[in-house]
Amino acid sequence: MIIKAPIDLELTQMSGQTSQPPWLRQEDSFREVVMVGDKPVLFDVSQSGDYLDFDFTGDISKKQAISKLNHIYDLDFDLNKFYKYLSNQSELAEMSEFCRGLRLFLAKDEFECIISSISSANNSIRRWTKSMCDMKEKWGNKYFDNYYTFPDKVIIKDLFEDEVEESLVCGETCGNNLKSCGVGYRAPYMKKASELFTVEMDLSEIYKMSYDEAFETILKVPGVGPKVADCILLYGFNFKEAFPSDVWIKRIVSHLYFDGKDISVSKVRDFGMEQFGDNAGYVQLYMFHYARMSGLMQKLK
DNA sequence: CGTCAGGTAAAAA
DNA sequence: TTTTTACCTGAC
Repeated sequence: MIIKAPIDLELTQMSGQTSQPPWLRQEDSFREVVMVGDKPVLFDVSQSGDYLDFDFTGDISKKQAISKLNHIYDLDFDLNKFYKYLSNQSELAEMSEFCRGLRLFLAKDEFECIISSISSANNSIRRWTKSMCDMKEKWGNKYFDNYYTFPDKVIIKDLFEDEVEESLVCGETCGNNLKSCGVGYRAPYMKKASELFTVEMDLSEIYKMSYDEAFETILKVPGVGPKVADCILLYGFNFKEAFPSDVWIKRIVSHLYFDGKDISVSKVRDFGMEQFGDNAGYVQLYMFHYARMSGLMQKLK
């Protein structure tokens, strides 16, 4: 089945958005198990021309499948309108050329996005994605032969933190601890965050909040600072007014708008949200990949 | 072996 | 409120 919305699937999958690790690459498609309601569904998505082509296996209707993919790949977002917006500003005009078809890769599971985002802090894309895959294989549910969901919060909150704790209780170690997934000092953050969502914070409430309210709320989660909070709200909850600002976005914004002058990350965030409004999330996404692909990033290093 | 990576938390200025 | 500092880990 084809969904007629332009997208570059490869680029979107591999763009390092912290909603989730990339789906499993097949010969010319990407596969993943996704929970739709309480039903596990295996999606196989590929690219057909400019459009998204997909199949699915699972006990849901075609309409439900389309709706889920529409959400995950943000297919209702009007890219051409966004490109017009970019082309009207000299600082941004070139960007669509370098990442045409790049879309938001939204969370299939908000909780997974939160843990992924915590894991991404002060980390490389390769390493945090591997950590998430390890966690899925160790503690997630297995479906369709070899596909794993992300483990539930009630499982993560009670995991051993490291080998020492594991051997203390078990008398031996068999990799049944968080640090064995390479998450380092983020392990206690993940446990505390899972505990928080289990006992007091209801994630579905976030959707009902204003951006500022949601930001202040999610900022209370252990291991979540301003950058990670913005990632969670953008990639996990589809708040497109978020402008996640890290050291790279700072360098790019500083280069494009402040004549190379060093601006604090927090001021870059304020600037981005003010300047780009509802397009802030997409502008951030395009800025980062434009810098990556145009060679600007090498230059700014 | 030292440095660095798409920051955060805690301490200090 | 705005700056420092330590920090798991794996790649270079």
